[in-house]
Amino acid sequence: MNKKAHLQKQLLAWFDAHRRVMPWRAAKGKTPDPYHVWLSEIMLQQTTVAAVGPYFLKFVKKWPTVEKLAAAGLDDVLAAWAGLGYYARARNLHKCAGAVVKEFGGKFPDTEEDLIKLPGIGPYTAAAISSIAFNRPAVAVDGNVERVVSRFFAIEEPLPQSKDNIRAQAARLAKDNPRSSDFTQGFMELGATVCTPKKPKCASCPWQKSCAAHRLGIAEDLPRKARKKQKPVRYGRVFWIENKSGEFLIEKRAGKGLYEGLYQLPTTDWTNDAKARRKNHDKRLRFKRLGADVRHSFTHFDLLLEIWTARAGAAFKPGKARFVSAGDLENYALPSLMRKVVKMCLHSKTA
DNA sequence: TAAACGTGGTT
DNA sequence: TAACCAAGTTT
Repeated sequence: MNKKAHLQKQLLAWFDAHRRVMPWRAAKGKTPDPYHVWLSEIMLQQTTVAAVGPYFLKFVKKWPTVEKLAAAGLDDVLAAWAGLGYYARARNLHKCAGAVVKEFGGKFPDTEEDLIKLPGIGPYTAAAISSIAFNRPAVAVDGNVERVVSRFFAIEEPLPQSKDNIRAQAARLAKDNPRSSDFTQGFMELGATVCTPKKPKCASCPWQKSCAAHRLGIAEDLPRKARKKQKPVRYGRVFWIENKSGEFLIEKRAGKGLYEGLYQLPTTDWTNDAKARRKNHDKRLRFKRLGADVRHSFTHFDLLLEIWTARAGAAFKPGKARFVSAGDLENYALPSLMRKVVKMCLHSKTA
């Protein structure tokens, strides 16, 4: 047996023995449901397995098939997604479900070429679905595989410059393998559980003897990456406006991009100048500043919001906004930042 | 090519 | 605590 076939055999044997149970993963020897594979792959983009678990279960219970999901309203999909982050994924998920029903009769295509044309499916996800759900020979290169390959070949060139090389090497390792689905999952699982970013468990690795970085003693130093730039801070105010029934005001967020299509408590713009936008939501209301501010960290900036509260009398006209109770929130796509504000305001009342 | 795009856990 | 990280995609 040649070297590559031997490595494949080692990884597959390791995966057979150590594969984790996940809600979207078919039992050993069973055929996976492409709808489950697709849904989980979208949710898992830049998101941990632990965070995805409950969301995946909620989605398949609410929408057991791609047809049901396509027939749902976008607001309901966003509400169910709330808290998972990267909400473009949810908007594209809904769009993609519609396309699969309309263009493919509700059956997911099985080739990378067809999959990558669908909304929210890029090079990684197209390969992952083709391989995992259909056992086709596609090579899915995610962060785990990048790390494993960087170490296995001791690639010193930093990411993302080394990406093309990593892709080519990963493809070489995966070539001519009848168990594409298991190999793809095993490749990633190895990175997730053994070849970890810090303190890799090289003693437990099926590829230890062939790993160049391990031989050189530099496994933990790879892959090399440029340092992240420091994030700017943005400032603003968020408003808790409560009526006599203890309900509070929420509104649909305007504009594109961040939190597009989601709900929020009324807020000023968020700017780089702490002194700008020192303006309250409604001149007719008397606002008091809450004792604590909200801090929230995004990928590309940190946010610091003052919380200002007011009581709305019977004459107050909410306009497009609406009063809701805390118990209603599961029906609204309120992001974690805003849920944090709600929690702080409710807590301050009982304190 | 680089920036936008969330969140929660770990070190 | 600040930095880093997690099954990336879109513009």
